[in-house]
Amino acid sequence: MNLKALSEKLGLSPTTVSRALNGYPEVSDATRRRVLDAARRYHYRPNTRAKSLATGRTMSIGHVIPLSTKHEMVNPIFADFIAGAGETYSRAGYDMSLSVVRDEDEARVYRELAQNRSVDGIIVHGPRVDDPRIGLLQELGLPFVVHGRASETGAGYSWLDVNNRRAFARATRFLLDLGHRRIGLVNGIETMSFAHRRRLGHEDALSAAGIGPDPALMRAGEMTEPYGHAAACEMLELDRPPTAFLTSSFLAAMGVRRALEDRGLKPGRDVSILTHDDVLSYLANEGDVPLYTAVRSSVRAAGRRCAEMLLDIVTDPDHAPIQEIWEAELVLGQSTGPAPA
Amino acid sequence: MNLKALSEKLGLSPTTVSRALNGYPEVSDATRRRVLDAARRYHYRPNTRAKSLATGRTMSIGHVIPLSTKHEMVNPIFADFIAGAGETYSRAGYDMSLSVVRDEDEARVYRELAQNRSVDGIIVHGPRVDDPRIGLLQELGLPFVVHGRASETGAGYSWLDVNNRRAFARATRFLLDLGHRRIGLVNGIETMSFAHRRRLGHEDALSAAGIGPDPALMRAGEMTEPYGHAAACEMLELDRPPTAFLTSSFLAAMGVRRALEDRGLKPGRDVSILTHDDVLSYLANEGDVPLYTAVRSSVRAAGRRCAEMLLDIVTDPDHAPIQEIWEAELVLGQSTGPAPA
DNA sequence: AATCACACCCAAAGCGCTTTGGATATATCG
DNA sequence: CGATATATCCAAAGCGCTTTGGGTGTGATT
Repeated sequence: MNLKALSEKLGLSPTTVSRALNGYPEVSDATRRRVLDAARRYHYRPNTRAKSLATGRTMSIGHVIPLSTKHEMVNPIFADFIAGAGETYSRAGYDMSLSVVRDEDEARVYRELAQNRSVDGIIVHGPRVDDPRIGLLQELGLPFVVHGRASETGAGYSWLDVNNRRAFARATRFLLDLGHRRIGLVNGIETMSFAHRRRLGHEDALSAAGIGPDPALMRAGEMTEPYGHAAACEMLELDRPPTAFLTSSFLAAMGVRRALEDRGLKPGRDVSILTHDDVLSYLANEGDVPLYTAVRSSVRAAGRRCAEMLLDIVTDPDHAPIQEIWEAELVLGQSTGPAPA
Repeated sequence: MNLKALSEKLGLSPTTVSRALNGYPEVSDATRRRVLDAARRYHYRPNTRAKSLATGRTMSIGHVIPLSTKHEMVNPIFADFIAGAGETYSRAGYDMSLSVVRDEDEARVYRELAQNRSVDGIIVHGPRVDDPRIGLLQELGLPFVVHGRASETGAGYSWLDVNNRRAFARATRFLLDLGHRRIGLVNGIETMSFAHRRRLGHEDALSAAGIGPDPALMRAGEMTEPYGHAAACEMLELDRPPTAFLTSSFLAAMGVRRALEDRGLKPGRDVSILTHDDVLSYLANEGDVPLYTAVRSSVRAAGRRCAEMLLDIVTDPDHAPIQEIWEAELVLGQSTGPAPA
């Protein structure tokens, strides 16, 4: 059942039927009702490809996922982000198109998407420090929103970021206030913008307290449970081990916890753990008193909002760049306590 | 730069250029080379929408993700599956189209996809016992592959499943052999086909050993860490607590471990844990001796394979249904040991 | 020299939709 | 009543590609 068939059934021209369906004013209310009725009765669905060929708009948003050997983008954080963005898209009638591409193909794919407008806009995931993708996309004129930020100022393009620097400064400050002086930082890969900022925040708070950064107490790596475990194990072997850990992800925090328990140390009493919590749906940190003290910001909510921002920009091409920075909340859980004497 | 422009530059008709690019034989080698050359030089990329409108093929595969309030499909397992499937798609030049849809819209979305062929085929995620989607898709004539199985026989459609029943029977048998008689089952939601089968496998092994199933030792729920923790806590409060746990996911196993550690119990010595392991990239169960004893099957590999199967079916419409069942391997880790006397 | 078979190329239709630029009928107005 | 709006509809072109159904020129065959 296509437009032509439907219009024949109605004894109208395709033009009129198209206008009736798309809410143009040049059609009487009576006919419009008749058309809408028939469309429903015959289960008419416009062919999206034909529609987008004619209009130039595709009603679909691209997410390009680098398939790196070095770095795993398809991670749990990504999944929750997608879920959030997907909600927004489906409400607005948009589709989501995922391309998993090897690093070396990434630029090519962007150019391709831009050249024949396969998508109306794209979301940039996992920005690195001074990420080249931003410049490329600006040059290509393809609307985009970055989840995170690539540069310090983040001027000239749209992004939504958590105030990672402030969050980690606050977290560190909180641990310092509890008397901790040796804090192990278990960070993400620091070429990633978010991890870089977290590192800076951590050092901000340390230096404000007159403490110099200690490389022995800092790790950067893929944020997995085994990584958290390994990092904590190493640091706990030091002559003067940390009395607290600050981790960049929930999974890493779980690894740290395991390292403590290996040694019969109790989190929150013997050693404190403070983690960033992305509020992943299947890693809830809830309960009367949450398990972990955490700086918290929902990545799913971020997905929803990024998608909204992008749709705004896509529907209004001269929309000014939208930039949003979210403050993480610091929630108290069971995993922190005063530094042991 | 489109076909027409390119053909003008070459002084050829669009027909010939199209044929040259798509490898038809009706064009001389010399012209073909000339065309391919020019295409590269001018960065010509055929417009996918126009192409698919003309051919009827879209070069894209749909993944429909139910956005349920009850059940969270966008979970870590899903992310890894997507990563695997995405690899296959990108190699074959296909795109992946994700639709996050509310439960009540699911059938509508399938009908829509089928009616105007927005995708060449789809992957069905998270089949439930006697899942109505199978029948619907068969009726719609849209090629599809199920990750899992909906019915016992699984006849008449394509699927790739882990032998969940056998895996859990083996796992249970293994625990029984170690002397465990009270085994806590921490399963997924049992309306899901995979969880249902795992339950059956568990009971197979129990009854083979002359042990009746004990409802007090069985839980079914969303496979999260807190769920694993809560389930284990409850069971450990029983008068005769289990000496071993069999869990359906790595995250749940981590919750169980935490419950043990809360009580000062050591996994593998005081209480055993055996889990299903999907070999998620960020939850590696590796090392000289893995942390957990597990029945293991990579969901990422499954994603790759499902995508391959679907592409086979899509490219050859009269392809017979492909059905594959994978045996999980049972790997020994540190989390199991003989039942305490 | 006429015939045939190829190899090579092209014009034009068609995929399903939107949109431009009228056409026609009805209502409004001086 | 004729002129002018206004409301309602339509024919046809166009989006960028593929594909059908020829057409033309060359060399081989008779």
